[in-house]
Amino acid sequence: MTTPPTTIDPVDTLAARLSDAIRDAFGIDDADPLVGPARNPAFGDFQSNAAMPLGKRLGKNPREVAAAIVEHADLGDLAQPLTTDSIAGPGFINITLRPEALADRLAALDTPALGLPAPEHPETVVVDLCGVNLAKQMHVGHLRSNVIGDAIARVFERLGHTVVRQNHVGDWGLPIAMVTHKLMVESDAGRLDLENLDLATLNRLYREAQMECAADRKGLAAVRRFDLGPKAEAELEEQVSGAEEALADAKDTLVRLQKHDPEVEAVWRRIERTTMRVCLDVCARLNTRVTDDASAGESSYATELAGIVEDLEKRGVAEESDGALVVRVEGIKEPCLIRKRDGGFLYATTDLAAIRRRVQNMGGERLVYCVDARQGLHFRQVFGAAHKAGYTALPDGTTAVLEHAAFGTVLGEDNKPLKTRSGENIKLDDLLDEAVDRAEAAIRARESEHDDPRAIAEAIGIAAIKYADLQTERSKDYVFSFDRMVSFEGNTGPYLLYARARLNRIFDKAREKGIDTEAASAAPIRIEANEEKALALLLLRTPQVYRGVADSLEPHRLCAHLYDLAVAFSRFYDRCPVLGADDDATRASRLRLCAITRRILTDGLDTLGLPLLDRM
RNA sequence: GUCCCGGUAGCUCAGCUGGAUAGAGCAGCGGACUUCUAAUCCGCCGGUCGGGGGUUCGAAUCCCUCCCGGGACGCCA
Repeated sequence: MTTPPTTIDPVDTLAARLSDAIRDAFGIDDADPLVGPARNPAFGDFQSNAAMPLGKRLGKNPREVAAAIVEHADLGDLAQPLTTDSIAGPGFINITLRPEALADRLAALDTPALGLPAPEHPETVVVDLCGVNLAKQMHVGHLRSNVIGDAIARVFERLGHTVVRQNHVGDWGLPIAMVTHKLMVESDAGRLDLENLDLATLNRLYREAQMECAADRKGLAAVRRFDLGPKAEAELEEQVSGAEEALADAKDTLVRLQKHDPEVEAVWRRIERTTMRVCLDVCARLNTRVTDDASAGESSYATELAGIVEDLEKRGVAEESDGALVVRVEGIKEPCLIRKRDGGFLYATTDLAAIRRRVQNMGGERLVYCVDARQGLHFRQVFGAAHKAGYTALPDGTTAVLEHAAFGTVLGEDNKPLKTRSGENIKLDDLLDEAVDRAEAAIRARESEHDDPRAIAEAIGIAAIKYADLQTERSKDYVFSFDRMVSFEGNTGPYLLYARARLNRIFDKAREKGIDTEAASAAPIRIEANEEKALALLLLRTPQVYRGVADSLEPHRLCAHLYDLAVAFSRFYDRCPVLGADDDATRASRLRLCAITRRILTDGLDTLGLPLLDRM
């Protein structure tokens, strides 16, 4: 990613100065100055750990190395001059910023871009997220793909890159044909009104169709083997023959669908519209930016598959194996199957087509797949195959970067995948409803006055669920707990919203008192109290945090940063009166500090995709 | 069987390219609301970083090995 380095983060400047010092002292210009925030405020504001590895490399005592670095370092007016007293332990170099420098950096951060100017060369990033299936209600499995994928997309947008969201809809193949056929049967029998389809009905018929097409051959074999009686055998024979019939019907329907048979396609289209309408509503409720035109069904690739397979076969990228066509990928034992023995294509084939479109038509330079971790092998195969096929080649000769932003499973409190008591998937809407209900109960228990408690509860409940999902490391499973996320205490979404609401309140009160907040927005910043300093140092780290999230595709880093920020602000709020400050200059400085904090916090919450609340 | 991901405080989780005394939240105990919202703040309690070896001045972090848990492994998507 080509984001210009910031001149705001003191780490960058300190690193450059210490690199100079290392070069001057030792003639080495490739040593990492290893500058970072101080481990402990008692040591200072920043520290460099460069002396230890350098000492090893040069065969010298690290403290002597540190002494030489300190001697050659010129930190100018940024920090207190380094002396031998700056060296601690085995060779840590402790650095303390000058208060004026801290204020200057904050002022530099206080621009519309908040330290993240648009990149000179924006890249195009395609983010695969959501991934709904026709005729199926969204469940917890879709939660993470939406929430994390959207947050990743927003981070790239925030950094000024071009983002294309892609909701890869499962709208094709035999399962869809099964339910389509089932719908036609039900409709013909007068048990279903196609004019008034709803997703719950569709979902039920989908499951029924699955059941009807699943032949219990194992059961039949078992009955015969253990001679469980003619009645049991007859029942299973009937089940198996019925299933075979249903399956044959579904296959026939699939063929008709692929040929654009008007009757079949009309029913399929109804399924599609019904599903997508609900899906996009849920996304809107979740505050994730998934829209109709960001959705591309597997069906949209259907006509490309034969060509792709033929192309790969002709060029020798793919080879035959047991009657199937596969692409062997270096480093992976299992080959990527792209054509079945019966000539049918697989989802890997569709994914290859999607990669080709995303790179070659959409100009994607970086493709991010926010999909369940269990698809890990699949994506390694498909990515490998796509590279081998040359589908990731960009016009400028570079290669698109393909990444699987894998996420873990949502577990219940029993540490098993989250399900209802009866073992079914929990509908996403139901999950959100419960969070919102709990939020509303909490609001009412608090007896504070609100114009619209339900609207506030909606935002708090959504924020609670989303933050809980984003907060932990993406690739790991996490335990879902309403009690924890909706207790609204500690490290939760509502805590962050609350910090922002308090900031808003300060400005509301200021206006009531006739205080000129406009003037304060340009007031000199004076960092005096420890709480002010801690807050200021955190604010300056923000741009680097965004870059780290973009590099790692880990939104939980932004969560952690915003939480740290909210904690630092809460401490400041507790101990540093703003409107009641001792003098006008302090008040103006603190108001400005609040203004910057509010903007950073608002920006961060928005980038995570959390709903905002002005008051709560 | 092969491969992938995990194992950190009673619970849920952080811990950035190896760095100073391993950090939060919740739960428990004790404090702080005449002053900008107490959904807050402060203090206390709590850990053989799964076990064992190794590399290193230094290991939760890197290497080896074992144990435990989850997941994925050719014609479903």
